[in-house]
Amino acid sequence: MFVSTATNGIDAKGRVSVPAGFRSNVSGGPFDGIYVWPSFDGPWLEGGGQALMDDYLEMIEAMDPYDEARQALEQSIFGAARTLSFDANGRITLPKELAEHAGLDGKATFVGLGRRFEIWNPDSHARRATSARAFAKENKLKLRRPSRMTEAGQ
Amino acid sequence: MFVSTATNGIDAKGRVSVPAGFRSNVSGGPFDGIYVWPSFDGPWLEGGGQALMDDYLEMIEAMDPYDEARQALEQSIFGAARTLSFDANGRITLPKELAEHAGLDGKATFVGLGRRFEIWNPDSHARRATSARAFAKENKLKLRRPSRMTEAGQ
DNA sequence: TTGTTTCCCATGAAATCCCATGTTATCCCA
DNA sequence: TGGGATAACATGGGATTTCATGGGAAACAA
Repeated sequence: MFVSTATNGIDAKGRVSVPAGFRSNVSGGPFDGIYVWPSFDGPWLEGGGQALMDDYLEMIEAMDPYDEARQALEQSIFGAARTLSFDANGRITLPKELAEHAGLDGKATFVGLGRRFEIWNPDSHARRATSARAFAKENKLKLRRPSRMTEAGQ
Repeated sequence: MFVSTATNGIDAKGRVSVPAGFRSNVSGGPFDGIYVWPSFDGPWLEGGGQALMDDYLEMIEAMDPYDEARQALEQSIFGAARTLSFDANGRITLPKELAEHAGLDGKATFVGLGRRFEIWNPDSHARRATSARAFAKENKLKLRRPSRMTEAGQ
């Protein structure tokens, strides 16, 4: 599970260390690295390991082949994703197009979100985290236990 | 189940013993330790084991992916949580940011709350415990067994 | 060549591991 | 039921490893 937030430096070669806790989360996949793509929701990056991509594939394949939404998701996730391998020290090299999408310059903030993670410009992330806390406090009651095992059960 | 309350010292390295009863409660997870994050409700910490995080993940994933409340909760729980592993003696090292959020200085009070627990500044906890007792007295009638599998079952 | 990418090694800081110790709780046997 | 033996727990400090980061050399592409 991806948890916690860490900010690491991006060096002149575009390299950035992936937090150790994230790396241990994706070990065992077909390659030693992560998948990263631009969020289609805003100026940050989305990422995950093989398990996340398998999940998305399963969800997408459950949709009708010519569903417009399916094609849009295929294009925006699989089409836009890059496989970024770790070097011997656990760093990835961020392609320019990804760094530009997220407005990354010198530093990158990794945010664990359970099954996936995001990569942010540190300043943008600080603003977002502040408003998220206030919003979480107001909306905490929306966290509800799934209704279980009744005849109405999902 | 996390029960009872204990206060332990925080040493110069930021280490604090997790009460033994709490430790035995989280054994068997993918790592030997606990998850801890700042409460977004006030100056204390929330914590639990893998089972609690799995529950939260399930609840959050039941929400609409683009619900703002979902994103705020993801950010404020998973983004803010840290995995704190036990050392050979059952201690964790509290990161500065967490100690600061809870106003911890020298001592920490662990409060078992069933599925999860909280970590408090001992003085703050004493004050809250007093008002919590009064509140519980007023609301004791709300404590009842869940109605199971009836048509009213929520 | 020139620029780019990948691999390898060095380094400082921080986190973790390991061992020692006092104190408290528990066990066991008379 | 007493009381000593034993184990569990909380705590302290030094040694070791991990982690993030920087730079150079080698492979590759244009």
